[in-house]
Amino acid sequence: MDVVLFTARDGALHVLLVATGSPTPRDRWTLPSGAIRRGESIDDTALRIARDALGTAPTHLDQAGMRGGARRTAQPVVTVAYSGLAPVGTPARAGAAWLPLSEAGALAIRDRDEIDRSIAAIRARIDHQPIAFRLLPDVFTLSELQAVYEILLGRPLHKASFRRSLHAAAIVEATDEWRTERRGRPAQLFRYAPPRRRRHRRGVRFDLLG
Amino acid sequence: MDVVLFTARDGALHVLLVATGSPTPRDRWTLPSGAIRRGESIDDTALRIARDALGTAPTHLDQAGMRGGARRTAQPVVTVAYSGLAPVGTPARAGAAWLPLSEAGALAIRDRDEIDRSIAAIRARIDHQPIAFRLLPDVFTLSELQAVYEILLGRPLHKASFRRSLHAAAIVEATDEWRTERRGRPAQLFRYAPPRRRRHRRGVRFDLLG
DNA sequence: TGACATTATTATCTCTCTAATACTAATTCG
DNA sequence: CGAATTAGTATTAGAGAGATAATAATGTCA
Repeated sequence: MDVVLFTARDGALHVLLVATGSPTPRDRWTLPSGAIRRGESIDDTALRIARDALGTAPTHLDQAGMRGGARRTAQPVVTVAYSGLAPVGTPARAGAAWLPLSEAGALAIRDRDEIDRSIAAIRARIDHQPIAFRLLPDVFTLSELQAVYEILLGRPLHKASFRRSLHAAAIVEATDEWRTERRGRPAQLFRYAPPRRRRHRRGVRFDLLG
Repeated sequence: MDVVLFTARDGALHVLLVATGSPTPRDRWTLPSGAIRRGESIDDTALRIARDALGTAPTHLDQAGMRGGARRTAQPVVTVAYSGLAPVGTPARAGAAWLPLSEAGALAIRDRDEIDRSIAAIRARIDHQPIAFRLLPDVFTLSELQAVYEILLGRPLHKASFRRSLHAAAIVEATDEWRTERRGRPAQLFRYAPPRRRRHRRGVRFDLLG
């Protein structure tokens, strides 16, 4: 089992890798992985591997896909991949490191494929699960939230439209705190408020096919 | 490995089951399943099981999830689930049968869970993959297409809006054939035309969260 | 201190998209 | 022929999205 953990840093997605001590450069850093132990569900296994590599529990963890079979000589083996998230600012445990996705070319092909598939799985779920909020601490500013969405989607978003639809869906609740960064007006802090009921009346989106 | 195959019939989704000959009623019909053979990828295995149960190849086949582990005494065993689609009117092979989802309560709990997860996986992909077209024959009327979408989504759709966005996305091409059912005006037949490029400019959908 | 840069937040307008309603078109049934 | 039935289109009012700009609150620096 492999676990692909993402976080957001410096305006880009990063993935967690662990050092192996292997002499070949391409295998020096790999995705956290491990085998299923007795008495453990596969969800348990993924959580254990993620905890070991991260030092703390991820804020999101989900199946991303599986590969396997096709070995002519030995018993077929399947590998399941989980993908997870850690909030902005989560440090990597000693022996692990956050690698920006732009530098994933230095990894083994197997790991790169796994990462690509995990990103695709996360992007596919971004509208249906609170992915972006799992990449943020408990309270956050709306600019931070928008930045995370822009990282995940890989495209800029319109600020006014972003906030309008955010408030229309009533998916964040304001706290009475403000945070001031280096410059500019302080931003109000918000908290994720899971929606009570969702409107379902909407047409079909054919433009996403293909 | 289990394979969950769906088709549309009589205005409802149906799932393919195979007879086992078991004396217990709850196990008399189960999902098609089998083991991974040597030299076979897991995609190959799923396709083989689907073919054996259906008599023909499904028009769609994809990973749906994985369960397993949690056995204290023996080696952990994992079960891989695939979900697939067959066009309207596809007959079941001898020894297999299409069961409407409303009657899935008669199945084993394990199979019911598998089916529920497969439906969720299909509904999650309906906007991103041409699921509905895989449930139809090569040519179809727009009313048939809309009926399939309504079955998949479980809610009625607005006819004019459905056709407007369909034509705006240029995702179907008209043939020069018409088909007349029992009553009413004949309907023009259409064919699925995979989209060339998709526009991506759109805001974020917060109303789907939860 | 005061002008200016920087960031946050809101307002207004326009354009597009959506859905409700109603309409026209073509066929079968009696 | 006329009613019923199914296919497809037109019109229109409302909601949503993006551009632009206005307002607000802070830090920076001369």
